[in-house]
Amino acid sequence: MAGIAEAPGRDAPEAQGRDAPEAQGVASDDLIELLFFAYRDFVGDPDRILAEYGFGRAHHRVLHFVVRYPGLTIAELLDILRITKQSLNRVLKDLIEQGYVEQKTGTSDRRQRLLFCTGAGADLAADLTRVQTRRVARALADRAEPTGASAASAHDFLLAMIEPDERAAVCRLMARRSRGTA
Amino acid sequence: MAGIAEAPGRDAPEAQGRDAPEAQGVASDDLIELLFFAYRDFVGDPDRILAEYGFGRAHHRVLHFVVRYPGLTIAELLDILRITKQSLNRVLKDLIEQGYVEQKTGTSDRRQRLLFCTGAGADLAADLTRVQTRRVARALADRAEPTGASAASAHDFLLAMIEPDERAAVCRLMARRSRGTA
DNA sequence: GATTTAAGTCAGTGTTGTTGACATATCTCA
DNA sequence: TGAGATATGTCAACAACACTGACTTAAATC
Repeated sequence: MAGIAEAPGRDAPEAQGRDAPEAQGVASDDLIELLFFAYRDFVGDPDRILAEYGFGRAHHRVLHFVVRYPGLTIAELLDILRITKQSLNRVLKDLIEQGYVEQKTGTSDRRQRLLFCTGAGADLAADLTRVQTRRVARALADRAEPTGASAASAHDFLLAMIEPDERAAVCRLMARRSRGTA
Repeated sequence: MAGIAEAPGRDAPEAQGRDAPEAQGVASDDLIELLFFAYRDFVGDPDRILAEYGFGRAHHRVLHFVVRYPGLTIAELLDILRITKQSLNRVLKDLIEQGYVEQKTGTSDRRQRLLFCTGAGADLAADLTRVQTRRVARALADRAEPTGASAASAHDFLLAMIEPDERAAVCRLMARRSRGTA
């Protein structure tokens, strides 16, 4: 039973004969739905912590990217989050005023405001990351394959789900973490 | 290069020596972020179609589940979406008034309102599903493994990401599609 | 010095979520 | 049959988070 009770479809492919859009065991249809449920629970974890601070998901997203990519500019953050300047400013102002994020004037270009987390910001971000990491790690461990293979597989799938034109930008961003802050 | 330009981490595991929280090639950290990007683009597709109808994501979610699980009750839908009755009623009212969804009084329990899509609702839902299915199918095809294996792998990962207590309910729901409407 | 760019700000609006209270119809069970 | 539980619908008020469009300031570029 694939490790999980009542796993549908793949364990009983003959049962979907009615109007199955695909001849495979797992239809893309089902993945759409599972992605909804997975994301629903995935964002649910940090929500509880955020509520204690009077913050919402928008604050979380900003904090997440600032702590992971110190020195991020406003323009970069806008491009990542795909929201308007107005929406970003609203939550960013909260985070700055309450001492979780700080801005420094850019050195090479003094028009830029480089974003950094304070100690408190890093602590909060770590709390939030912890619960999400726990869920992901457990999901990987719950599988039959070795955890490394599961992770690689999930990585490739999620990356491939990103708009092709955007993948390079995402990879470039994520590559920053292996190198310096530049 | 794993089929995708500039894939980070796994192809250069030695580069993450700094403060790597895990010794593996792909960190749970990165999956958190990829899930954000993947979901961002995943919901972006239908948004463009929905805008033409004056609908939003909330309408999409309702339509999706009603077309997939005809005869769904209000209580079931509330449990799936995890929103309040008020939030659901607002969008459901739009969909009913504009002829995309209809209600029928339950037969065994006349208090229940069973939800069904009209022809127009099914057509719209099909349009929305099409763009999302395309993205998922492409993501699966972009991988090195056979598509069936990729799909099974993605299925297991997403299912495992769901809150353990909820998995049985999700599986029970999804199993309806293989059987009758009951 | 003119133009462009990065960022900040204002006013107004829309969607989607929340709470809490209350009404109605129907079912269940004693 | 009557009491209570359940399924749904509805009201008013509110909050989070997104949008648009216009405008300002400071700094870079040419």
